[in-house]
Order: sequence, then structure tokens, then C-alpha cells
Amino acid sequence: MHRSDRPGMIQQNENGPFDPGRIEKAETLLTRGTACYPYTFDRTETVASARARFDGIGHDPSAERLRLAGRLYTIRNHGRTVFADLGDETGRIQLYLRKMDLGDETFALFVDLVDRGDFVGVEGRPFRTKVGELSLWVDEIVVLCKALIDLPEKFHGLKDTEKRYRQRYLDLAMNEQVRETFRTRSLVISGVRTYLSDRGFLEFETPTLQPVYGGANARPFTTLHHYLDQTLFLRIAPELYLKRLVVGGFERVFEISKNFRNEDIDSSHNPEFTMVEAYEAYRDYNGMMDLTEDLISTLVREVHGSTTLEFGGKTLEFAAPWRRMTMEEAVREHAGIDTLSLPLDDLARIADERGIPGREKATTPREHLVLFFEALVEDRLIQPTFVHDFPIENSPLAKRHREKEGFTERFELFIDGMEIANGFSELNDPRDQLDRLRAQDRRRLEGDLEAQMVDMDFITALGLGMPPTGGVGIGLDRLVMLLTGHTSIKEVILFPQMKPLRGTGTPGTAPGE
RNA sequence: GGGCUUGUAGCUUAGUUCGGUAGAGCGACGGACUCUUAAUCCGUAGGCCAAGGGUUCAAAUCCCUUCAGGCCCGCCA
Repeated sequence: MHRSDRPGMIQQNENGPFDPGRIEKAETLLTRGTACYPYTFDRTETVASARARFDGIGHDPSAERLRLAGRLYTIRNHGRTVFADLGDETGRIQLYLRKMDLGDETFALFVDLVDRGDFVGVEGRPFRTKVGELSLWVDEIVVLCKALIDLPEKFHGLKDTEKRYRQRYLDLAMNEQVRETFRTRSLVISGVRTYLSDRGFLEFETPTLQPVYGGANARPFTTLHHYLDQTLFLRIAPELYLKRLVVGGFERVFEISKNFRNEDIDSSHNPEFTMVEAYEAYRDYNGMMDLTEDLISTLVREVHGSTTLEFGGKTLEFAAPWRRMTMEEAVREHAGIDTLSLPLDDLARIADERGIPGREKATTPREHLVLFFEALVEDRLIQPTFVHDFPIENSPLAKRHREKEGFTERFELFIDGMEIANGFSELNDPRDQLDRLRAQDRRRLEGDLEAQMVDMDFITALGLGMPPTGGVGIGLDRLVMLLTGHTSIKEVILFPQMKPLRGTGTPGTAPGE
């Protein structure tokens, strides 16, 4: 492929994306015997640590010498002295360099050949400048990596949303609050892992490439295994494999799973997203609501420092207990419709009056209930709220409700109108499961792109017996959105899926195809 | 899929309403400067104005198409 004439956001020339001036400087460094890319640098501490330890220092330099390393973010040259800002993962600190301290040769090398964006290692003594800026009085400096591409402009920085997503490394390098968002994301993931591990759940990895997909209603990605000459699907959920583990005797299992759904991309959907799914034997959906409530409120408290947080101008309260209501109650309370006590004619009339989308397909009271809920209620569930007892038609993997005919023991958690979690008393009657998956498969063959397949191996596993089990899946991207105050999922996914730039490759072709 | 909106130098952008050969700041390059922090001062280079087509004597500007982004709506977590 000829890369040099590719259009797109990354400027290309005969040097690739690199700046010719910087290449020349790198070569000059080498001819002067200075490595551009040395192997190590022994720093004594991080910027944040140094800042904390020398917070009280005055104008006279400390006797203690520090070695710090990081990227240069600004350089202010005053002739025989230079101020620069050095940033590492923990923060930034000002450097003070003088010709008379470094010596003519090193000083000239720094001024002539080191640019903003380069990584350097420095040694010197902390002090506070006249105007009160904690700084490092540097008397030794080495290049640790010569950057060949300029950083964005220093004052405005990088704001272009598209470029931020496409070149996230640049976004991270320039924007501390973006690093903070992803630091939070990491804390959430490890917090979930710790919480479940501490309670005896074992973490497993189940197949991402699946011959039969299932566990959710969604359109899958399809791929081909050449050696097996077999069509495989990228998982839409790990559910059916995790239940196999419960069949096999693991009583508490979880997986932090990347799932793939071949659907639209928007501010709350990315084709690959992260969920945690957890299953616990001898527990039902009530127990899983308890678990979800405790897990999320614990995470919010640990990561955020309190159980209340601001999101989109609203104050969300995560302290348990959370509101729990049946779907029927939710529709009655928020839409004023007592769905199941009204005749079908009245329901159809109400649906017409309120202009409910999809109303023409609803032929039973339960279908109207779901329509009313989705159209009139979901958006109004701002505070963390469990809605439970879903109609059986759209819950093929949930156990029938122990009392209510036509309903399942399923719940969903809503926060600020977003579905955050979904769980149920897991269906473990193998014949019922087979019937319900067959019904799904009929819908699929009739053209429902999101209906499920019959996974006969899963049915076989259930036939062997699965204890009563509760399960839940929690959308971690959305949880991170809540915790970081972002309303776009692209802000909490490091490398969100973007449309390809024209001419940036040959889509869908791997070597040898 | 529908609506609105954006794309100008490496970065941030002015200019688009009312067509007249693209202007700035930062950055780069050259020079001055020993406590600055968007350092300052002097000078230089850098743009087929997202791509393609059309209207016109003349298009960044008007029209059409395409590409990419953002926001809102519909559907999925």
C-alpha cells in the first residue's frame, strides 16, 4: 500500500508523519554523541511526590537533589536562562536551567536541539522562584526521547473532538482531565473485580468467538475461521457460558466482558462495550438486586468519595436502599395507567392518544405494558431505581415469576433514564428454556435480526441440572459515564469506534485473504 | 435511518450574511534577553480554505454531490 498519498487527518510526507526539522535535530544529537532514545533513567520520584515533599520550601534551594523525568510541555527561553514545564503522569513542575550551571555545551544542546514535547530526565534541587513557583533548579539534563511530531498549541491545547477520539494518545498527553476520566475507569473496573473477588466470586474468561451467539437480543458480528471453515460470531454476551460454569459446579462466577453488538453508534452506544456479568447459585433476583445495589453504591463511594454525585445538572443519590417497583407500578406511578386492569381496547386507545411508537404491534396487555414503560417511564427514572417483573415475551432467559402468570423474575436498574443493569432469577428448567429459545429462533428466521439462536449445547448443559441461580449484568461504560459526568460514551472509551477516514486502508482485508 | 450544525497554516481561529487574488495568535525558523509561567521584543517561512463538480469575468464565500465530526430524535446496553 502506498501510504504517502493517503488523505486524512495525519499529515504525511516523504518522512511519514514526522516533522523534518525534528528529524534533523534528532540526527544532529546523534552526530554529537547524544542518544535520542536511551534505555533507562533512574528517577528518584514522581512530580507529585516532589511537589508534596517540598511544598513548604522557600527561595533557597534544598540541599537534596532530585531526579525527575517526563515530557516538556512549555519552554520559555530568556537567553542565558530557560524556564520549562516538565510533566509526568502525576503532574507538572517548572524547571529552571542556566547556562552557567549546565555549561555552554549542554546548554546549547538543550536550547538548539530539545523541543516542546520531548521527554527529558533532569537532576537538580527544588526551590521556589521569586514569584512563588515551586521549581527544580536543574544542573543536569538528558534527552530521553526525541519526539518527531509537534504537540498541539500550548494555550488552547487539543479541543477538536474528532481528533481527540482518533488520536487519544494526544488527548491523554494534553488533557489532564481526560487522564483523570480514564483513571476513574480503571478504578471502576478494578473495584468491581475486587468487590466480587472479596465475596467469593471467581473470575473466568469465556469465549469471545462463539459458534452460536446468545445471552442477549442483539445483532452479532460475523467472522470466519479459515482452518475450521466455520462461521463464528463475536459474543454479544457471556451469559450462556457463565451459566455452563454454574452447571459445572462453580457457584459464584463473574466475567468482565467485552461484548460486540452490530448496531448503530451514538452517544450511548459503541459496537464493543464492557459489562460485568455475575452469577450466584442458590440466589434469586431479589438477591441480585441486593448485590447490584451494594456493588454500585460501594463503587460510587470508593471512587467518588461520597454517595451523591452531580450528573447532567441533577443530583443522584446512591445510598442504599434504592427504590424498587414492578413495571406495572412504575407505569401506574409515572404514566398514570393501570395497565393490567384495563381492557385491551382502552389500552390501544391510550397508546394512540399518547402517540406511543410501535403501538400497532402490541396485541396483549403485557405488550402494552412494555410499550408504556419504554415510552413514558424510563426517562423519568432519575434516581437509581430497580424495575422488576417483566413480561415473559421479551425475557427468554429469565425464570417464570413464582406468582404472576405471564411475567418473569427479571429486573433492570435505571439511573438518569439509562439502563445500567439487567438481571434475573435464571431460567433453569431445560424444557422451558428450549421452548423459549425455539420461539426466539422462529422470530429470528422470520427476520428479527436481534432474536436469539437455539444453543443446543447450552440446553444440554441445563439438562444436566443448574441449581437455582441469580444473575446480573452491569454496563460498566455507562457506570463510568455517571462517575465522570460524561454524557457521551466516547468520552469513557479510550479508542471509540469511528468511521474510517477515506483511503486509510482496505477495509475487511487481512493478509492472505 | 431523520433533523440541525461544523470542517480555513502544525495548533486555535478571523473572513462566509452583502463573491473581488486568505488575516491573526501560538508553534517552527533566524536574532535579542539571567526569576519567567499564554514570557517579552524584532524578523522570516508556512494555506490549491475537507474532497469533487457547477454558476460567474471572478468562489473559502453562492449551488449540487461526497467524506468526516458534533448535537438532537428513532432503535439496541
